[in-house]
Amino acid sequence: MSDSSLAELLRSRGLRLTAQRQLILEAVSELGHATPEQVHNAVKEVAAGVNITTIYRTLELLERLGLVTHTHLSHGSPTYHAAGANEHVHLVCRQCGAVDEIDPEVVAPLAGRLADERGFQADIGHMAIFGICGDCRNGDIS
Amino acid sequence: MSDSSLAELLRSRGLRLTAQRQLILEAVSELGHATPEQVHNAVKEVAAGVNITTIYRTLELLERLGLVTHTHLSHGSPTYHAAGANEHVHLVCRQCGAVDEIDPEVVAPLAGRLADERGFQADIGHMAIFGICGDCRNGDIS
DNA sequence: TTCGTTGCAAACAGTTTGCATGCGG
DNA sequence: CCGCATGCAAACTGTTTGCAACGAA
Repeated sequence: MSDSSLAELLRSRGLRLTAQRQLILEAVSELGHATPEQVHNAVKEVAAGVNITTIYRTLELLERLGLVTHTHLSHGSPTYHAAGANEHVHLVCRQCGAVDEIDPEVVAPLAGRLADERGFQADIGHMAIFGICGDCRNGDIS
Repeated sequence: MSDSSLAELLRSRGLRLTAQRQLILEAVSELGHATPEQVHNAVKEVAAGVNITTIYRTLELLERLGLVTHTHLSHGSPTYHAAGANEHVHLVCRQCGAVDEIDPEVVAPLAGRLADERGFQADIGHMAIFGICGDCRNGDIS
């Protein structure tokens, strides 16, 4: 997402392009999965005055615009990541906290079955699967 | 879980059987998926003086004992349900908020594949799949 | 100049902790 | 009795809201 296309998207809805919005979108893209607080910290390194409130409001806005999505990985804050490009499913280890990503193709059969049998349209990009990762099962981390 | 086996399990760890613990376990079993606040409300109908703090502490205890588990369905509070008996996967509608349950057999192929390919042991009972339910897709609820 | 956007502070919801009292064993 | 469990209040974390000042178009 270039600045100019962000500007265009915003302006088409009567919204404005601001430095904060550019920085927040950029931070989300770079960080991968980031909580609002992590985004805040990243943005503050470039522009110290940005308030956490603006992070929340902007993440919500960017999500409405379809530029970012959020996922709930374990407890606490949601994590945001740039939308579009690489949809993926999260594997969250409850022991070491590691977050792995898998190709959505792996869950496509499940999604298809839910749609056929239940009429339920699964949001693959939002899905998190909890469990114990290979490393923890092997005792590499304890 | 009978009172006597709960008592036994507690005593074997040097813990005590109290009215609150019995009531909270009972409430979780009856409610299905319940937030700490919902458990609190249910317990209060029988014993008005029980404090929300005790709900939190007891749910944590019961989870350590393996009697209940919790799941994160959408935003906000976690929901607790009795462990063991009926493990199930949750389908959460992001539009109307409905929570449906599906048989874990539906996700067994996925779990098997994750175990084989990644060594990841998925915790099926903890899994929630987000999306849009059949009713909302048909416009029955808007 | 206009009106969307931001920062600040306060309000809020959910959860946790410290401490004195209470009660199970 | 001893010591775990509870209730109460206060602290805390994460998030939202009201409002005046700011700034993009």
